[in-house]
Amino acid sequence: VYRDPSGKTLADYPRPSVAVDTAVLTVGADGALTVLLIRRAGGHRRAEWALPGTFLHPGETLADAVRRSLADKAGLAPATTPRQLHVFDDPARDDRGWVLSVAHVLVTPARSVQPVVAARPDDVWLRPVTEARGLPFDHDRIVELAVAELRAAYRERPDPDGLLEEPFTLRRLRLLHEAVLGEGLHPDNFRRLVLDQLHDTGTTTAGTVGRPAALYRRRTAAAGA
Amino acid sequence: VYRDPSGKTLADYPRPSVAVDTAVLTVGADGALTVLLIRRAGGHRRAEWALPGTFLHPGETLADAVRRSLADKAGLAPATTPRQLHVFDDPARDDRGWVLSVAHVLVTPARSVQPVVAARPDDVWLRPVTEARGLPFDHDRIVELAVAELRAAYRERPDPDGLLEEPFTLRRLRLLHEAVLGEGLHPDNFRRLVLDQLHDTGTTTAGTVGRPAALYRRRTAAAGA
DNA sequence: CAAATAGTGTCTCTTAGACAGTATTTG
DNA sequence: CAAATACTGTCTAAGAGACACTATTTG
Repeated sequence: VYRDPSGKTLADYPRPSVAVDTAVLTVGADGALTVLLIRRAGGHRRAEWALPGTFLHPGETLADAVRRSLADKAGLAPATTPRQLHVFDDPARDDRGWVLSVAHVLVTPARSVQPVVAARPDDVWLRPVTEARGLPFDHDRIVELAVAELRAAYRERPDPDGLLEEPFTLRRLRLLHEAVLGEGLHPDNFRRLVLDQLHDTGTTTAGTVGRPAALYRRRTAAAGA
Repeated sequence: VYRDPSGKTLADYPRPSVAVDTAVLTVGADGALTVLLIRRAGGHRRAEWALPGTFLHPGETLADAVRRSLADKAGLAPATTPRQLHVFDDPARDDRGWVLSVAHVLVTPARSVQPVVAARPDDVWLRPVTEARGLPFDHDRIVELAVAELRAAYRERPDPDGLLEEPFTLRRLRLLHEAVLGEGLHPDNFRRLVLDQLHDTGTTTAGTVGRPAALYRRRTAAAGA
């Protein structure tokens, strides 16, 4: 049996509960950056809505716990991977006991969230991030961190989280980035900045008003002709 | 007593051990970016040296655990605050049991580390980060993350972690940044980039070869005249 | 004065940002 | 043709990077 310098074994150390809390972000058809909230189990408290979370189970990774919490609490089976944001470790942050929380962000297309909200309108709520305030625990802060993470990613690359269905026009891509960043972008400059990071399908839109637009896909790793 | 949707209380959940592991980074007088290693307690294993770490104690924050581990294992009492990097969560990553590790980076001046190494040369080792490979667990990866974090911070601001004793010349500041970034910087451009982020003391060096250099301090929050 | 270090002027190249134009569709 | 959308040319301002020069010290 392993013993540390003070002679203790692993079992001698009291252990915290470890939770995950996740800000699920998406961009609605109206161009608003929204976060998914769920009705809290203990509805007698003042704060009714919170980010989905759960306790980590044995043999499970944090990412698996995030996916399980979303499946259980919102019926959501996202295709994308959660990213870690921060560990909240104040020993007194949860009055139920000693609980560490690993905050995550998960970005997923509106089309994967909307059926879920339609199916459980009383338990699941999509709120614009600007209006999702006053959440319990550290959840306000988690939303802030999640939004900052998302914006940093979208400033780097075109639609890194695959929010847009392929193929897409530059116009749709730009409207998405405007929604994520919360600011307008010049169509001409935006085009030049992202064009060499996209794959031109050679096809165009048809039947719409205005000149047909070229259709693009995300750049896969060295996709040959 | 709180019960979750499946009727379980907090005590019904098995809990992982939570550890912290820390890459203590510093820049030596020779301009090498180094990481602090300690001799592992279980020296019968193949990997002899590792990053300092410990298990989180009840009522303690992660940052406190980091400081305690450095005090216990290296006699180090750093003035700076550790920053979180990543949670390593593979359930099988430690054969002693279920252990999560929260990786940290802590940046501290060489003058605070050198006496420690001199006092315990058999237990504490300062290694250039380029040579600190083959460490146990996820420690190689932690060093990588720590270096990336440090470099990102030093690309943003002049000496954000206070590695330099004040006041300092632009030359010393530039040599520090070159050591951290691992690349040469143009003296003239570097000067222009950082000058408005420094506070001019109005004093200069004396007694050195060459023209005396102005002495600067880090910019404190709105330090008036 | 030579060597060494500190600091300034300025040129070039790239990039972000802005504006004005041309191109191609629907109705 | 008007309206709408797609796309291009080009100007400007700011910044990164590079080079050459001037300034002030020691020995």
